[in-house]
Amino acid sequence: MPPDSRTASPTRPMRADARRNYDRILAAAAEAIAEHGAEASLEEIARRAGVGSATLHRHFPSRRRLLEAVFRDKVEALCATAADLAADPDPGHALSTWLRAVARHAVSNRGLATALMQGSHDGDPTLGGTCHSMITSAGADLLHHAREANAARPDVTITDLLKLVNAISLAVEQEPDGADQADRLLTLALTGIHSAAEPAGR
Amino acid sequence: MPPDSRTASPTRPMRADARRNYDRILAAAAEAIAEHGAEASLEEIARRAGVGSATLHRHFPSRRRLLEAVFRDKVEALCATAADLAADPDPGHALSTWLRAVARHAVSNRGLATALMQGSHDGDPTLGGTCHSMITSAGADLLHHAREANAARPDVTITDLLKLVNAISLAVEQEPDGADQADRLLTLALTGIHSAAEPAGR
DNA sequence: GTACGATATGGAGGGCCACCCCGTTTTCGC
DNA sequence: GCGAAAACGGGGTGGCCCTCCATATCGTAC
Repeated sequence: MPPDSRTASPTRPMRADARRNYDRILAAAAEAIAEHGAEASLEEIARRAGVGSATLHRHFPSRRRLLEAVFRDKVEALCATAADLAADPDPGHALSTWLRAVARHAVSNRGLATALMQGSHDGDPTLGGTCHSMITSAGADLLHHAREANAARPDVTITDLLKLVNAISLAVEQEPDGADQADRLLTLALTGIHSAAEPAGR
Repeated sequence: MPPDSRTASPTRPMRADARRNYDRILAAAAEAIAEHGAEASLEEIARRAGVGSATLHRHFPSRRRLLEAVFRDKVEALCATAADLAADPDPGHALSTWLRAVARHAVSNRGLATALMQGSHDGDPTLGGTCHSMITSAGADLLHHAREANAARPDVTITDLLKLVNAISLAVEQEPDGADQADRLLTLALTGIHSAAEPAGR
């Protein structure tokens, strides 16, 4: 969330020092999360950023908000990819390509899967532009097209699919060959146990 | 791990007080984990058991060991189920039935999925009878039969399948309708996105 | 350029936790 | 019973998350 120009309310722009600290914290958080995952110590992030822990908590009242901010641009990129793929003549292929892209991002950015998973079901109902909701609506479109083309069974929801992708990503996040494993598991999940060797995705 | 009669080494039997405390801790842990999941506070477990926290740490040097002990019997039950199903005339059906059973247990016993996931890849290489290895070898047999009957693609491993099941279970563990969701997601994963409505599992 | 109100800061402290040290208590073989 | 060996647990250390509030900094109006 770009700290100035908030949703609708005409908040006055941030003071220069606040802005500076905000950015420093974000950078430090990105580093720390890359190293230690979504559970990285908030105190250490504050330490790295050279600010007091209170400052961190003022800018990001919950770990969730921090994750959201850290991964906002990655999520936007994924949404853009979805928009591109929406024009693909093979909607089934587009959908599975996109899900694969989500998985790839999630395993190479520790913490992303966690950020994508966290719906707004826990307090704090004032979140409209969460990673979760952004990615969900981006994917809903692709699924919609796939369904029309009979490339996805009608009872499956985008929430199901993303839950699957994120669950897989989380599970392999700390394995050394995470990317490979995620890809193989996702393939498995998309095409089923039985099909022999066919790339059934297209 | 039944605290006396350890693997091969002729450890002398536990002292009565140690045994008593061991059992109390196990009972308290089962309660606490059921309430708060795999991350339940060890101090609170000790408190509930009426022992000092040092005693807990002496009996269970890591959270992992505690989880293993708490869920040992559930895991054994799942292994027994696998053994029964190995005789099923339809090995593909047997495999998917078993995986479903694993998922069902995992969602109704908070923390089980976590216990099943933890391989021995983190230090402590002295673990032969972990939940992870027990369940893996139980499932390997089922998968083997399924493969021979051409009911599973040859490139999928039991590790893949269990990772999938546990990832799903973990992901839905805190949702209110976890059992339903796990089942729907597992079905999805086993049969693939595309198949229309057929119960492709058999 | 200065003064002043609004805004932002961070050190200190509280509550919780995992884990360990070591003096004390309990058990068990004799 | 007795004494050595085994087990115990209070309390300490250090980490974590989060909040309070006295202080420092910023932006602006003059």
